Amino acid sequence: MQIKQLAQVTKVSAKTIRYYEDIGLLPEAKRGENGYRYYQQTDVSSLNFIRRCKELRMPLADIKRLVAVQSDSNAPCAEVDALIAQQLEQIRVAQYELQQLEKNLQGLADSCEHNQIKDCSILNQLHAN
Amino acid sequence: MQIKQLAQVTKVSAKTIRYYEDIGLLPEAKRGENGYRYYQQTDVSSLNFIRRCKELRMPLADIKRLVAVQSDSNAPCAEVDALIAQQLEQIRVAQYELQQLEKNLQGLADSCEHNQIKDCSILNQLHAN
DNA sequence: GCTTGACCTTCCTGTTACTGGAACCTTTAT
DNA sequence: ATAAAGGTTCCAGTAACAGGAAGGTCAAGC
Repeated sequence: MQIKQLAQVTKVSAKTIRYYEDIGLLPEAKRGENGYRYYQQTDVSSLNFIRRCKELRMPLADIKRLVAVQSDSNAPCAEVDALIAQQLEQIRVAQYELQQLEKNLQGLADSCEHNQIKDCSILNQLHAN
Repeated sequence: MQIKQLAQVTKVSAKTIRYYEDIGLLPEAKRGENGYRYYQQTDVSSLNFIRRCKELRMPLADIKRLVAVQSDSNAPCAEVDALIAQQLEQIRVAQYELQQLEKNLQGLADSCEHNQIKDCSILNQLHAN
């Protein structure tokens, strides 16, 4: 199949597919005589794997590691494990930060009495020392 | 005061201060004959305001709006209000996403039995259809 | 008077994960 | 023959800076 069809099947844009090839996340595609890229079923699988990792908010660099790691099927899966754990930790930190943030923003929003700028309680608090 | 001192007082790097000036978030600083930027107390206040907005994860473009809005002290504070509400909404959406994400990642992490790559349950799930 | 070190300046590059667009080639249908 | 719809490469832009090069300035010490 050509790149557009792969894009439709995997719901990853053709631009992005080329980009993944550029950065070495996908192997170089086979080319026809016209220079067009041609893909097979394995490419669909690769892209689905990448898409699933992305849903977990993994950076492409980490996904690249996950792909690389799979070349040696007898290696221990410690690195996979570590990447997931690291990701989980980051998510938890982010969650905590967002909680605090929500409180602060809610406080500001609640204080608003829809005045004019010069009396705006939100701006006053943002200017406070 | 010179830029380094402003940086120390506000805990915003000199690089970042110049950048804010570049993009028009800070007004152009007064220059000495040597070309150096010189700052006053009002600049400290401006940067503190910006820093506080940033702690609320506001994009610089929004902060720029907040700064601009304050030039007319008799205007209603509706836009301020709206920006905060919008920010709050985004934070809540992000929180929800992170919750789902945490569940997924935790599920993956729990399933790991520290095998070899070929039996890795994490990878298996990421490859699943 | 000269040097050294700590400032300052501007400008360029790189970061992340793409997207948009230009300029140009190929294939297919009318 | 031509037009539409695909393909290709390459360049620029996004957000919010950080790092570094190349060079000017200023105060202190010898």
